[in-house]
Amino acid sequence: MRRAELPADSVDLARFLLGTILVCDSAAGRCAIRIVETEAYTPGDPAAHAYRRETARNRSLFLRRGHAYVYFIYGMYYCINVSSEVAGVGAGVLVRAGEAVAGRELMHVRRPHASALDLCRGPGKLATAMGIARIHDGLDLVVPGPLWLAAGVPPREIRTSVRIGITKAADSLLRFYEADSPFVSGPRKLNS
DNA sequence: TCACTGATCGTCT
DNA sequence: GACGATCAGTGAG
Repeated sequence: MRRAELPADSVDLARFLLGTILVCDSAAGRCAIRIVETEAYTPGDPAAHAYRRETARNRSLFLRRGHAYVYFIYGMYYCINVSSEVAGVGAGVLVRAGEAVAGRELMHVRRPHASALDLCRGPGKLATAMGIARIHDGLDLVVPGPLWLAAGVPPREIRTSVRIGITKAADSLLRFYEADSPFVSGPRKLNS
């Protein structure tokens, strides 16, 4: 995928990324998911990691759109965002869930007790299954490398809801997901 | 299926 | 020193 194909707006990008393919290569093999759920964290958004200022941790959010921001949370999990604005503006799209389309066996090795439906159903699970970690932070997802984006089948219908797991700006409708996908995370009533 | 809880540690106050 | 853009396990309805 080329950068010019990525919408130059956080919300537009969050919707655009639904259906696209995220590929991760490692010594253990290749994994790929089709993205079915995203959340936008926009410029000036109190819930965003980039809200206060640029720091060593969140600097990848300030790269121009199409770069990976990988962060460590709750002492245990990684999550991945795609930076979504021009250089110097901190914003991103959290990749919350996907359906495995390549490397299912490897993902099951990394998440031995997960069912097929649960493999990448949540941002921490997705990162674990795909082997995404700190080393991927700051990578450009539209150039050759171990982590990149490819075109996929767009969703038939996109639904919207509030974002999950945040306390600030909790009413903003900035979560997007593919209607009827069984691979979407979150409470069932939010998804209906 | 939902609600609640403990685990665990890097980051910023 | 407090607090997460989370998850797995447990128990109730």
